Amino acid sequence: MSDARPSPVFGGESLLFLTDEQLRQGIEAMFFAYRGFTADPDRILAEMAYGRAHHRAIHFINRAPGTTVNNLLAILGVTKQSLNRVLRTLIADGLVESRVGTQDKRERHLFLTEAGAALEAKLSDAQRARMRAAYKEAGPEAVAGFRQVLEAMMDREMHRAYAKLRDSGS
Amino acid sequence: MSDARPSPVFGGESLLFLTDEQLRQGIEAMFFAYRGFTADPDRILAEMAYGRAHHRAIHFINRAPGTTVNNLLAILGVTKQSLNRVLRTLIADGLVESRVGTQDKRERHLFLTEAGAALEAKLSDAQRARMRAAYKEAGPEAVAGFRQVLEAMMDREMHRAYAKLRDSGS
DNA sequence: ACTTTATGTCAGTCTTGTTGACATTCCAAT
DNA sequence: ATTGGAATGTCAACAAGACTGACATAAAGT
Repeated sequence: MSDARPSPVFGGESLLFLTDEQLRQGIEAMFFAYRGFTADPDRILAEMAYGRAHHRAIHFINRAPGTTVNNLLAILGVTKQSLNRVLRTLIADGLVESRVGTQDKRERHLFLTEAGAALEAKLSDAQRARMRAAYKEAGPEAVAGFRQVLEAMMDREMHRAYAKLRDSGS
Repeated sequence: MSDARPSPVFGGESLLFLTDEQLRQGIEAMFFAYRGFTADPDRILAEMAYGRAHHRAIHFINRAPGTTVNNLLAILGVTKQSLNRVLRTLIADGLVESRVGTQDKRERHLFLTEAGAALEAKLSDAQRARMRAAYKEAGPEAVAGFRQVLEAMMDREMHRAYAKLRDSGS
């Protein structure tokens, strides 16, 4: 199964053979790039007592203000218990506000406070700067290809969650 | 800093404006895609008592047989203590062999056993299948762009480590 | 009214990252 | 030749953030 037999790919005008070696290079590139992708926010988060989990929560609360815990769970793909620990500290530190639902009192609606929004901006700015630099270096056509491959790499459910976010956000 | 002011990017024949919204979409795509990227190996690893850390170690030992612990450290970007715990279990389970260096007896050279190579193949096959499918769906031009953006996103040191691996491996 | 379902919280465990302390080996300077 | 420092790897203890299980509360269905 792991031999060097190439798999043909038809696309555009050219014929591409995907060797295991080429695929492995893609895999390793993904690994190293993701580290770069998270490096800048991680540095900022380490200064305060936060981690990547806090960043993710803050990001998506900013993206969809008033979202519920359950909603966030579906997007983040972790257990509610795991998310809860993170939210508890963010609420205790005054970065996130949790409002009991008016229609359904079981639900908690989540919002960033001013301090929370400030941290979100700081983290996003750092991450966007890296992204912008990479986009600039690679050029717009490469960016289009980048996005195509990423979307093809997601799970179906993720793709749905992502499309939902994309539609709601733009 | 987080307003909607677009940043112009010149590349190819077209002029692209990168809004914060577009960059955020790229960031979220990266997040969701990485989950997809690791999902299949994670499932396999969960069946045995292993995690992603074991996968990474096995991957790079397979990639560069006879590499030292220190070498692996530089690539993986974790502390030697953290790697050591993972290696200890892999050695105890007979997936990895550790040979004391002949020239420098402080060094341990790492190799996969047959069982280790079998697991590596199983994990790699799963991950390559996902990658191959994504590449197929996106097409060869998209793949080239994908790789360009990923390489621009890495840290300089990572890029060096990656280039070294790439050269040695192909 | 009673049961079932949904949402969120609390407690405990596991993986995997961290730092600190240490043994061994090598190398360089005396 | 010896000694002191640097490099390599191991052991132990701790922290972050995943997980499962048990539970409280609120809503919905019978």
